[in-house]
Amino acid sequence: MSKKELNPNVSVDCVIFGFDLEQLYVLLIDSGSTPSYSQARMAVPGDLIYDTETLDEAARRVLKELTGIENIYLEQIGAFGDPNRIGKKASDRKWLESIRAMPEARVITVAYYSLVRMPNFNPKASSFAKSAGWAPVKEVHDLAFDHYEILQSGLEQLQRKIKIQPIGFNLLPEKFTLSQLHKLYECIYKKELDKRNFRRKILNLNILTNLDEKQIGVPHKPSQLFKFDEENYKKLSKEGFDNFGF
Amino acid sequence: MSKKELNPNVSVDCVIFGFDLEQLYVLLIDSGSTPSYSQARMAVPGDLIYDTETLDEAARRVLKELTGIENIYLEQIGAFGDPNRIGKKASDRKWLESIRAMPEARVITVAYYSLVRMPNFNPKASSFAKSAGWAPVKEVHDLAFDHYEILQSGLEQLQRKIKIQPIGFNLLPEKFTLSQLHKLYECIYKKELDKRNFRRKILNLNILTNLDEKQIGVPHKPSQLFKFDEENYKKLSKEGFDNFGF
DNA sequence: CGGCTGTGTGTCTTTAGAACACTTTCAAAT
DNA sequence: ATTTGAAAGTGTTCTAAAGACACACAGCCG
Repeated sequence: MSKKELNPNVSVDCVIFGFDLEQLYVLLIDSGSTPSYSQARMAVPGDLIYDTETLDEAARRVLKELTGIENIYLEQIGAFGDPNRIGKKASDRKWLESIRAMPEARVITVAYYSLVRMPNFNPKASSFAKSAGWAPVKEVHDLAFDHYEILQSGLEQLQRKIKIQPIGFNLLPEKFTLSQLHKLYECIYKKELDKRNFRRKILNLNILTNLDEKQIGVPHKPSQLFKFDEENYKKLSKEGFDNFGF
Repeated sequence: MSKKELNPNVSVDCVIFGFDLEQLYVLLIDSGSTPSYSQARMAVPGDLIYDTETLDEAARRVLKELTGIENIYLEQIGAFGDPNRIGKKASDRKWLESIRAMPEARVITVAYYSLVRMPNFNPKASSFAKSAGWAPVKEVHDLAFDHYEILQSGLEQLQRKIKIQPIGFNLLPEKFTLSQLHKLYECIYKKELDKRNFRRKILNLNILTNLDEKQIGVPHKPSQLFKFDEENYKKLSKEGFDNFGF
């Protein structure tokens, strides 16, 4: 294997989802590709890969540089390889010429999505980005390069996956209420779900432990707090629940 | 974009499934990577990509060169990028050195699976392979490089997908019996499915047209022949059926 | 004409999904 | 102290689909 150097043809891009108990966010960086600020110059973080690392490692590296977090939930979305994927928009092309040694090089990217506990960190400016920040997913309508398409694919895959594996907990604090979990599913599916049916279903999975603790200081009836049950969670993570449809 | 040349870092590999009304097959080529014949030198067909084509186009090119067929069902599995993925096994490594200008180059591959009507063609020897042929999926236990892993991922994705989209017809002749369709699902899921329940479910989807034709020359009660109903098929292909669980 | 082989059909039971409204608990305001 | 606002928590009914299950039929072959 060659020495540690960037592979000019392959990058990874990471769609990082977060949840603040109100709505779903995606972490975007300012690529600086257009002179005036607009969504079209925001992008999901990514980087060329090193020839010595696996794709998963490259994605974790990007995540760590940007967020400082390791051991994050990570899953591949797929490869995006339109030859013009990063030079379709005039704004992107101009920007590329200004920063890349080989602006014409064909880069295919392998996209990932990951789920993080938003309050656990503040994204830092990094080698990739002048600035980074959370944007509500439902307010994102355009991104640089093909990143909007990548975001949509990531969201679709998350929707599919969360139906069959209990991965939503990666977006919640350790102790959470059923309403918060409920809200999370509603945000991911962009539609309302019946409260009572949701609670029945999720409790029947036996992956939640009632902590016999209540919220404090809330101006309404305080909710029970739950954590997820490590053992059953792992078992179900492996097997997948056969069908947890919404 | 650069001129038409092979990108030494990115390849596509195609898991091509076929069905002979008895069992599920995968098309393998003899990579010639070991001196004596064994499963470990069989591989799924693939090639480096050209810088001018999309990943899908590259996959279709490989399929066409090998099978002569265009307009084939094709779907991406994902990217495989272990830095040692093609040099892990001693046999593979030796072989690489013998055929590649840059045997040490790091190649990531984007895997696809496709579904074809087996009888429609004979795979031809091609630039990729001395020989090519169908192997029953259940008898494949090892392949060159990481291709066994790719095959398994492809099969899993097919299982997931066929549950929510009527893609199985790509593996069947135009006119087929319900038993043949039934058998196909059993092969893909590697388990028995109740005949009556299967028939009820599939007929309720309204994607089959009864041709009012019967099998001839079979030594038993001849079966009704069906084709799939283009209109409803297309509608369901687009929407997906929400849940066609087995 | 009898035997073999795969086709084709219906019912019952069980499980899961969908729809739906009122009471409870706490904090904050008056 | 009492009221008010806000979200928590809780069951039943109806409907749809899943799963289990057994026997008669049609054609070919000898």
